[in-house]
Amino acid sequence: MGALKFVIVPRKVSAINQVSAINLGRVSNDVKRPSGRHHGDLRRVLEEAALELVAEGGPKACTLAEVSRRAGVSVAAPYKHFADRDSLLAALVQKGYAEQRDRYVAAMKRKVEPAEQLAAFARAYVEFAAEQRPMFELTFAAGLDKTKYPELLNAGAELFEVLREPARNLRNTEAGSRDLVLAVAAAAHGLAVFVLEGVLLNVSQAKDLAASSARAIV
Amino acid sequence: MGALKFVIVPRKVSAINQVSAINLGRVSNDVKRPSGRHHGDLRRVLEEAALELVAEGGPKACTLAEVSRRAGVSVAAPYKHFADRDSLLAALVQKGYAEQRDRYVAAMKRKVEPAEQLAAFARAYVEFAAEQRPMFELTFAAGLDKTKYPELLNAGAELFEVLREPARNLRNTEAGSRDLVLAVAAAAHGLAVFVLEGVLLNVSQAKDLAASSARAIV
DNA sequence: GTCTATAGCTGGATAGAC
DNA sequence: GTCTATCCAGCTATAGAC
Repeated sequence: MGALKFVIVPRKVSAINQVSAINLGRVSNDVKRPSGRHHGDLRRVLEEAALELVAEGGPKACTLAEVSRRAGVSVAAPYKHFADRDSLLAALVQKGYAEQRDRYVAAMKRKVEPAEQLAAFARAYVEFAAEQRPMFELTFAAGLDKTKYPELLNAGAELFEVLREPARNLRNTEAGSRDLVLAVAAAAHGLAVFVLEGVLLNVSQAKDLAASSARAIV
Repeated sequence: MGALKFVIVPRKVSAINQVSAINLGRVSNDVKRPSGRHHGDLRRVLEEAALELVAEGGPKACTLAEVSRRAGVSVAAPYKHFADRDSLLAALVQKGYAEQRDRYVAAMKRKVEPAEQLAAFARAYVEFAAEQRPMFELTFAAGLDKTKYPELLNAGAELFEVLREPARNLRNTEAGSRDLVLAVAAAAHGLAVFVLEGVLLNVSQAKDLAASSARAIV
């Protein structure tokens, strides 16, 4: 009829936390610490290894076991830093959101006209996908259940809000500005996907297209 | 720490299936062939089961083992019909492409002006994603290496060509019409993704947005 | 904080009988 | 064409030592 199975349902979510804001600044000194020394930095090392794996074989190739191997630690070690595999991915995605936000804010700051700000965002979006491919894949194609990680939903919403300001200057109604943001972001997203899928081979061309689509939609 | 939860894990097979008779042309006579009878229709039954699984848990939940269980056959049976798991998925994706083509051609046929044809396509694209979600997910988020399945590349290119005609009527150059197709398709794709991700909740609204984006880009 | 060791499971794929 | 039986590989997660 059936079998009884015991399942641990993690209750505390907090383990995911703390991803805060350290994007670049790789510690590129060699990772090879053959055995058990705690470098204290393992969390970051794990994140980097995970990103590498995504880069090489997509999200599904990013297993905790392989991440551990790459990091040169045992398969048990990651569990001191992440509740489980998905939590590791979620942490990465959150970092990705933070970096995206920074990029978009910076890109828009260089323009004054709202329409040009949105065009700059569209450019930056495609650029992010191209330059940070694994991050992008992780964010949109890792099959991660984002509803389980409220921080991610928040980060996504925050991203949306960044675009809301220029949009409000271009539309009278709330619904109008919301639709504008959605349409521009969707166009940029679609082109980004095309670039990653190989449909569009030339990145700068894709960026141009994104910008002109954004202007057209405005 | 966590909570213990008891879960009934159905071990025996067949109780699960029963779900057939879904799409078109179903053989709705009872699927209950408890043992070894070759209905000859297994290939289709497997495809349907696979699609169901994608619908329930995304591409990664679609394993050959589970597909076999659903279909009420042994895990070895599928190998007479598909070389391996990816081949099954690829077959589904190809069916999906064919259906998409039909839909887009039909949608565009109802319009005469090229711009309206592209808008109709954009609508139909979002509609397809919403109505045939598992197909759409399979096509764009199954992590399938399409370069291993030339039929898929062809089918994708064919889809592209369908849009090329109206685009040529709107742009003078080859590059121009190609970019137009890409931009319109990208906008539609982005909105479709937003719908599936839950960012955009209202499908008909998404379709409207897709159509107006398409018109704007034109 | 990290290791070793291991339990437990699931899936892919094959061989050989019918 | 399908089954049974089986093998193997790989991953997740935990326990307990240091």
